[in-house]
Amino acid sequence: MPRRVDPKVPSLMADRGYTARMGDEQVIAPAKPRRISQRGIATRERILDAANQLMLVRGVNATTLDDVREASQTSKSQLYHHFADKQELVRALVKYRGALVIQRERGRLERLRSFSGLVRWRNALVQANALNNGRYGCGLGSMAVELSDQDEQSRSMLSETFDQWEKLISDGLHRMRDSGALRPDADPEKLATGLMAALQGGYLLANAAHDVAPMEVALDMALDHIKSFLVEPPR
Amino acid sequence: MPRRVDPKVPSLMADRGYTARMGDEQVIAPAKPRRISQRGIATRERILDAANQLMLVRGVNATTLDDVREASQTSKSQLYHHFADKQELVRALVKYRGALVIQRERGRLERLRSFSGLVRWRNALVQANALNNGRYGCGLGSMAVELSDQDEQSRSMLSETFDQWEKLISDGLHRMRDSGALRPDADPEKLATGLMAALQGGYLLANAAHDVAPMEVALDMALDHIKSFLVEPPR
DNA sequence: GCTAGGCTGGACGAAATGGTCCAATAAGAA
DNA sequence: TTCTTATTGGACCATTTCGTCCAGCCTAGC
Repeated sequence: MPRRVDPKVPSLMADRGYTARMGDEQVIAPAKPRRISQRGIATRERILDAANQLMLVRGVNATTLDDVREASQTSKSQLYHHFADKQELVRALVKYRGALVIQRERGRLERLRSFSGLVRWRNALVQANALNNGRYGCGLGSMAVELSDQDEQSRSMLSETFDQWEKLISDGLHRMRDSGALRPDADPEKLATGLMAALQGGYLLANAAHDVAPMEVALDMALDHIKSFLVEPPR
Repeated sequence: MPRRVDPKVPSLMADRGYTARMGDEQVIAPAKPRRISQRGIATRERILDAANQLMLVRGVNATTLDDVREASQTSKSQLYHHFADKQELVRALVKYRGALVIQRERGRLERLRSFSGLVRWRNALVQANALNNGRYGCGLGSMAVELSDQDEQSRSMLSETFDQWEKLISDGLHRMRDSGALRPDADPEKLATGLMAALQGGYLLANAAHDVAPMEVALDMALDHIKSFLVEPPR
């Protein structure tokens, strides 16, 4: 029963999971050119999307494949047709979320050139989190906590994603420094890491408190810290 | 077979888990005065201790009762004699870890009166985390991420524990402000929240990177921020 | 020492969960 | 159209995992 196959376009589905296994032999020779259909892609996306939502609120380990199957309106065979096992589904989700976040953050940060831009960025994050009263936290952060000591491959992907995210920030700070807005002794990389830590810690505390407030305080601290490197401190 | 019952003293075992169930009737009238033996207390502690270690590295949901049973050298009946079910064990662990952390942090923070004291505090945390190359993160933070959207009771206990922890910090900052070390416009509560967020975010990033560095950067940012409120900025 | 009741070993049960299989259908290429 | 292969439904299986039970052993208090 081909349920509502709405063929989403390019999307983030390009990746078909031909990832090389851990200790691999055929890293060079790729898998055979498996044919692929629009319907298959749509199904895969439905599965990933369901897993994404469920695992955000329940956590990865507390979400069962049956939960995912039901929420995505698919069958067991589809799950296992598109993903080797649960671990591979989780890894695909790590990649998926990473791509979503980086895409979103690129849009917000690629033109960052001023402190006020940073404030707008902060406001967007706070506002989004406020809608949930602080619940759920960061999709990447929560996976990092749950998976870092459980699956090395997921951990390293997450770590790289955090690096990319921080780079989007530090690139902006570099632009600010180059334009003379930031003092020459400002260290964009460290500032970006500090800001990311404040963000993640803010998410965590906000989630525990079910209240955005701690996240605001944390981000404001980090922004104040950056502000202290501005050439002309905006009173 | 009474295995090595080493009767630890006062410890944190006083609590015997008479917690009232969720929608409770007998909140007022406590449970009947159950007798209790040293051996029982020791067993309970062994179980909690094993759960503590296992769940720190594997996470709560990825740790099974059989794992705990085996690691604690107990039997099924003992687990269920001392804890109603897994959820109660987890809640007891939340309380247990909370008490451990607060106890430890009280020792470190109750005499905090200067910025250099804060630096020593930072160094102790960094050093401990460096021993694991950033792995595992904070026992409270990881539980907060995993449990906040899964068990309301655990979430609120964790939130309260974070508050206590922050209060230990803010009390120290208050002392610094009262003694004139900190400027009058410094807000100890907000500074403490920011510091806690930096710490938790630092743990998280360090765990993902398997490297303490991000935690150091994050804590240094928070300390710099506090430093900016010192009356006599130490160069 | 005696006894009530805490405490323990470990077999057992039932449901949840990850995973397999195969027959049947849809889709793309020739 | 026809043939090959991707895709799907869903029954089925094995294991894991939480939880129960009970007979018998200790311990505290009298």
